[in-house]
Amino acid sequence: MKVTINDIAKAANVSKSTVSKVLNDAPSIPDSTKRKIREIMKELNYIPSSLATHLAKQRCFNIGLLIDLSRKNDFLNHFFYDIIGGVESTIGPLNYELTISNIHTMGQEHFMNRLVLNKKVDGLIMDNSILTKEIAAQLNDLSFPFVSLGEMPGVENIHEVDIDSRLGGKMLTDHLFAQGYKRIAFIGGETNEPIFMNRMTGYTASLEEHGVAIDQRLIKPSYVNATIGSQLVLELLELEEAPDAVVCMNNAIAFGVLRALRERRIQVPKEMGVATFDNYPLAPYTTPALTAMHMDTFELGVAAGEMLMDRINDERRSQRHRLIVPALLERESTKRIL
Amino acid sequence: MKVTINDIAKAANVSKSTVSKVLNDAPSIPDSTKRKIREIMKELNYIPSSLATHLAKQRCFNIGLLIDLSRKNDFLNHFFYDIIGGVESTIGPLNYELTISNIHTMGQEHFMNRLVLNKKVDGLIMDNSILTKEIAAQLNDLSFPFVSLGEMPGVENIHEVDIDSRLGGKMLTDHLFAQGYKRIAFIGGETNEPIFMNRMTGYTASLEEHGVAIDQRLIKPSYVNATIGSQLVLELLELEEAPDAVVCMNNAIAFGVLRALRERRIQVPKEMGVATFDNYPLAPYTTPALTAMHMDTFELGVAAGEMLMDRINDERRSQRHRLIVPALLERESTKRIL
DNA sequence: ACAGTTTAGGAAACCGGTTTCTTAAACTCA
DNA sequence: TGAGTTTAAGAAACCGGTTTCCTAAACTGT
Repeated sequence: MKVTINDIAKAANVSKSTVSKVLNDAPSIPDSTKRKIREIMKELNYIPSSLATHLAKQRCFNIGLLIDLSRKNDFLNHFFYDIIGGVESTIGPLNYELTISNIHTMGQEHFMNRLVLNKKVDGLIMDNSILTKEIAAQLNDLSFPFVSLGEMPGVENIHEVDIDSRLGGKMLTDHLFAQGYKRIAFIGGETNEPIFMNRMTGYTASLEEHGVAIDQRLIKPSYVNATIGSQLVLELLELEEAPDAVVCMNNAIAFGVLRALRERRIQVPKEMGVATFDNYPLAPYTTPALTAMHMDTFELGVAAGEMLMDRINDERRSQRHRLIVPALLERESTKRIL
Repeated sequence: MKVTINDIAKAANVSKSTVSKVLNDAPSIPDSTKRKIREIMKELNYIPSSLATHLAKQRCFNIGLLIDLSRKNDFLNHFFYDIIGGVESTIGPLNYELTISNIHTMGQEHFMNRLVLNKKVDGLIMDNSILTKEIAAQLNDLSFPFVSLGEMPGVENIHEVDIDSRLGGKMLTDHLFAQGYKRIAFIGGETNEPIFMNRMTGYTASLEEHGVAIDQRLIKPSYVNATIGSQLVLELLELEEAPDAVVCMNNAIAFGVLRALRERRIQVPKEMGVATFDNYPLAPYTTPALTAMHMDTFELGVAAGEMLMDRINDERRSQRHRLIVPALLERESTKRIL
């Protein structure tokens, strides 16, 4: 049968309190006793039941990651998977498990009951597309630890991690200027999404810094996929003053851009520079290989995990905001200078 | 303070047994009583503690997905994320949560203690790259429910789901023959991986069925990435009897192949047909768009989740093997016939 | 009206740990 | 050596549900 703490207590001729204290490495138990009891645990193949521990400690050593698994854009799968990996890599070694929940199957209202109030997780990492001001307030009222994936502008009293999109936009555009491009466009992204606004703000900041006026005709927000990327770059080529470089909102857009330019026999990077946000696994394998701003989603997951664990263990000391610095991966598609 | 079952019992003037029976919708409680007690629960905002339920029921309503999150090949992220989505979509509605564990942080030996023996999950879905004969035997000894993601040939007494790779290989090759290609090569995949062997077996089965002798020079196993894809297709072009079509082990290989062919000015699909396993989100956006055998990893996750839940609920009745049928997505890269 | 059967609901043990409080024994030091 | 302190470990309550067994009341049918 299953070995319980009582069996160990009997075998060791001590009380279960003592055994429990050994399990928790309590200082009041001398090393000699600890050794002896641990010996017996090993002999009897004792494994404490986490079910019982959870109830007694009122903690389940699970942290939840609440995302929208049913998104239509599978292009993002890659990045969410990286986030999962990042979170797991920080909490796993601390003996916490990672519970993935889908806001879609939960329903906006029920996740509160199912995950938070009945204690199925000790803390929550939530995508900012799900988190609202109201939910944040509720969680704070319960002093339930949570971290937002992505900034929540205008929401008070929140722990959040993000990748510095603004900085990314700035660096990417700066890089194009450094390569000698003069007239730089920005393609893709939906205006209601903060991530677009931030990336775009970085782009405009760079233009300003280089004394270039912002030309709205060069900014082409849109839903993001390759077909649209192709279409939008063709529209840009129609302008009387066509751009000589484009910043793409993501790799799907960039693929479309490269394809359209190839069909038009416009040489990249010579006649047109192409730079993109995100570094999809295929980005190095396009022709020419795409210069990409690597938004490290694995590190984002790591940061979220760390922040949440800090918050769970010591609310006061924990950091509240953290921005991951993106990295420029310079490849062929912007190599105008040789 | 937190409302417990005792508070409800007191408020309703019944015993906690009765309240518990209401929670579990026991038939011995008349509807009138149920209604009355549920009313009170609602008023007091009672949410049962899952921590307590878990201990009492000896079940945690968590199922584990054990994979290798630290794989080096990020090309696979996409598919693993889909599997996660598939599993979640079946178990979520049944009020089970999904715990993702990384075999890498667990260690091969410790996952047994940490996940199985101490009851952190009620069942396990494991990638077949992790599962061994020995582990399967151990789990079976404990009669612990588990399902293998991917077939485990030669292992007795196992529940397994897979995508029919052999059938996929057959269908893809048949399709190329149907389009009028005569000499078909197979590029990529490592010979020690069952998935390669199965896909390749489907390919050879098609050749045989079409009365075409198998030419080992046309089978190019290898590590899979775009660079290698380019390289291998160029090697094939060197043959005195070069192939007129290639089956690619995955999209990365196919990208490399398309790139090399473009550089060599070999027209696809006219001079060379290109078909690939897997349907990466960018596959429709290559030039020409890639014909792909869609190996539906979301459905694989669904199947695994269903099988595991069946096994947890009724060991005897549950199915033991299930193969997902792949789907051909016919696009430009094999469209020789107009 | 009475024996036999349902029905509704309660008492208490249980799941397997943790924690608080207490105490006897051992240890300190003047 | 004796009062004061520290140390080691146990008893019992606790975490919050579930389950088994039992009983009193109500309901059958003759």
